[in-house]
Amino acid sequence: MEGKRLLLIDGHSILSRAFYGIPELTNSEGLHTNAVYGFLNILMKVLDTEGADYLAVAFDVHAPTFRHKLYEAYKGTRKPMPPELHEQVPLIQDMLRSMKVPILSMEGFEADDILGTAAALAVKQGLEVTIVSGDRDMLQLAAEHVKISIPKTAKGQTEIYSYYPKDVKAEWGVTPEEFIDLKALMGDSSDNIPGVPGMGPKTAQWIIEKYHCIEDAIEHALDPDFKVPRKPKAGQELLDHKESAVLSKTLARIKTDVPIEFRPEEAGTLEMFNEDSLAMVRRLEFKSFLKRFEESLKSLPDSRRDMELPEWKAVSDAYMAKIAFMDAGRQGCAAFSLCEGASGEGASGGDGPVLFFATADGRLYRFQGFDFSTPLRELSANADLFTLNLKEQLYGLSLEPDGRVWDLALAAYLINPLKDAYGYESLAGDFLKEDVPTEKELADQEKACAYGAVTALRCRDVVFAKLRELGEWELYREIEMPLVYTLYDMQKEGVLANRQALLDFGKELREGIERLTGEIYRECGEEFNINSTQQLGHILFEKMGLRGGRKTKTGYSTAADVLEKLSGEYKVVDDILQYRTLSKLNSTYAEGLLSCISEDGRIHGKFNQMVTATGRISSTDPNLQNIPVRTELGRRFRRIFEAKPGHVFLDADYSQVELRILASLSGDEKLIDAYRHADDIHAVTASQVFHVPLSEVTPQLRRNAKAVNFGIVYGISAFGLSEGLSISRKEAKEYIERYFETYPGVKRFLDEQVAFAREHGYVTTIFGRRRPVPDIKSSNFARRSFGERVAMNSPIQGAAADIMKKAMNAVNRTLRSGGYQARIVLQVHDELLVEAPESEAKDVLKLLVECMQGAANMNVPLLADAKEGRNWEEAH
DNA sequence: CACGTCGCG
DNA sequence: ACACGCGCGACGTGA
Repeated sequence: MEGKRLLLIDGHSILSRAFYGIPELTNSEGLHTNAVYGFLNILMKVLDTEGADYLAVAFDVHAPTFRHKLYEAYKGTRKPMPPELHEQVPLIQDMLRSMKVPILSMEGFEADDILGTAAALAVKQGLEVTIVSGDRDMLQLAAEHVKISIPKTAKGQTEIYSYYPKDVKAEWGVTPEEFIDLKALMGDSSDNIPGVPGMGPKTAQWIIEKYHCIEDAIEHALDPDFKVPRKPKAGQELLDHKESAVLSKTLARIKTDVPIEFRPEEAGTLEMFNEDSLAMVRRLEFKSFLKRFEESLKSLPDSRRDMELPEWKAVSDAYMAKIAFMDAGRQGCAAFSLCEGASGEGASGGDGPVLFFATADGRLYRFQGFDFSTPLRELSANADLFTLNLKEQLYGLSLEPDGRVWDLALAAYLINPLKDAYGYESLAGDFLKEDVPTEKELADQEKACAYGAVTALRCRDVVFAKLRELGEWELYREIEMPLVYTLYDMQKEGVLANRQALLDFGKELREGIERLTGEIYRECGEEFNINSTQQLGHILFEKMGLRGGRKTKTGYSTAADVLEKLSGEYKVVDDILQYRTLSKLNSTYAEGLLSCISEDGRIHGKFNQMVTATGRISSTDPNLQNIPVRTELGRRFRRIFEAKPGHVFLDADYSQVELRILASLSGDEKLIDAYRHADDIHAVTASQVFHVPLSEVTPQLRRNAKAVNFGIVYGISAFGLSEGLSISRKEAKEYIERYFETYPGVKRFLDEQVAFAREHGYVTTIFGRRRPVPDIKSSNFARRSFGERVAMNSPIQGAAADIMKKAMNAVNRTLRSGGYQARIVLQVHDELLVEAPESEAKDVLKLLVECMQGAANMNVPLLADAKEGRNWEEAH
């Protein structure tokens, strides 16, 4: 301990200083946090500037009043602590407790005395002490091994002034011991120290500098040379109040013998950064500390433990398993994990599917060889069942949306949608701060699965607490959890694809590709790989000398927009563009889709719920959300998707949801009005923005207005719009300005989103979905601009996703509970494709539109159009 | 595995 | 003077 440094903090004093030094600050719970923030700021600053091995904070037990010593104006008065400050006392104490910093306080003793005592104890053990206080009275404690640090905040910058005895002498002309006498003479009504009337700082200082203590001063009060400048009666006054003066000295002396227990060795600073304190910083929303806490936490060598995987008990008959299920029922919760591929062949030694089941009392079971699905479903009516990636497990377990089953990976996605994985490794690390071997390291599906069950069980509370804290509980329970079953139903249902038509189309495309390949080789005078942008760029721009600037890291850009500028001038360019089109269609769609058709003739793509930053669903294996539609040729792929015999497709899509959401959220009256009356919003926008009558809006004007509308939703920039419309930046800027003049509410709304993101680091949708926007604070212009566009776009795109998800749940629920055979087969962001028996078509079409339009209540009508057809193209 | 390109909303 | 439209996934190339 010898030579190490102990930091002692005067809790209330620093908290009040911080309160008055930092402007009002609240978190999203509405708690005032400025004093806590300032306190931490000062603490961190002191730790940074001098470092400390040990740390403790002293508080008065009762702090009913606040001593306004900080400002002369309040001097000597006692005012009740403002409620905004009062509510922060428990907050900072919680924060300190979470940081494992001892809080020293004792009934009947003031924080001053506790600090004095702790300092004395520490010095005796050979420690160096720093006392941080906003109170000058502390200066009497300055000593060889005791430094007094007083922070002063000016213009937002906190400067710390430090005093050893010599510094006290330099500033006050007295020793720390004499500082007591000084105070005794002056008195301090806020501390109930009477002092001597008429003694101000100057007089008191003069007396103490000359006589060093009150007792000697009294003795010499009548001496001829007791002549305080301009205070002829000072000596007499002192004599008249000598009892008071002596009493004051007793009162002014800070005690160093309070019976507190303080063991500096238990006040180490190493544990300050931990899971709890990080959670506190998150809750208080101290963005600037977040990084520091996170990084310090990460860098701590022993802050992460390895997760212990309990021995599991293998159970192979339903009767034995019943005990585990009953235990779980009594305990009210359990977690499960179905071994991947267990329902298929080959996995788990071929003895049927395996389920790991973890109970709240720490037991882990391995079920195999009997029907565990049924008892699990029964249990889900009476107990909360936790798991990760429920959708994948539904293939082997018959769970229903009305059961109490919770997917914690899905919850983790809502908590932070920017992560790239939500497996047990990620959850154990993020929420339990525990290390687990990765699935790869294990090379053992069963063990990985066991970790999944254990992780789900152990992190349930912290994940749910976080979800509630972030205000995403409703979103999770009402929309996302039910959607798991909806998406599972869609995946299982799949969509019928015409294999033969796909083969034929592919052949046709390949013939075109061959023809174009020959043409291109001939035009270029050599054979090369047209698919290679490098080779293509070399040939076009170097060998043939076409105009074209450098654009990419690896060489010339050969992107379509670059080539299109040369189109018409060079036949080879048009051939290349055509080649690209056919080649894309062939490899991605003709061949790509073909390889995805299952035995049943249907494509069972995946709809992923935990991928996008905004809340949209994504589609993979194959991606069914990017099937061509914009060109005639591409559209032929939509004919590949057919309704099965006796059925039809019903296709419904929202009409400009995002723009309608923008109108509703922004509350812009003119835009809302436009939607209430108009059917062609782009034309109306053109008319209003460009000040021409609706009847005179040209297709060109409408096109421009449409681009501006899109731009607004994406987070407008003059550059982006000018690119999109091939107009100058200046013109684009004018368009935007006119748009904002026309719809000022829209501008206000977008500005608000950016401001919110800047303050809080995230944005939300109306349904509470969160999108962190870390880039908004970047010092890099491009990143920051990106962050700003994200802040504008995400609440809109995210709300559209929320609404569609609600609609999907409603459609799926209605179809099933209504006994319909119709099923949702595809979702393409604002579009739903339903396959229905011909007999149900009429009803389902109606129900589809009703569910979609009724998914949200907005200030503008939510419109969905629906059509019927035998294939996707026809229905769309 | 990163990049460029291009399909969709 | 500079950066740039928002959100995805699949494919082919080339290191």
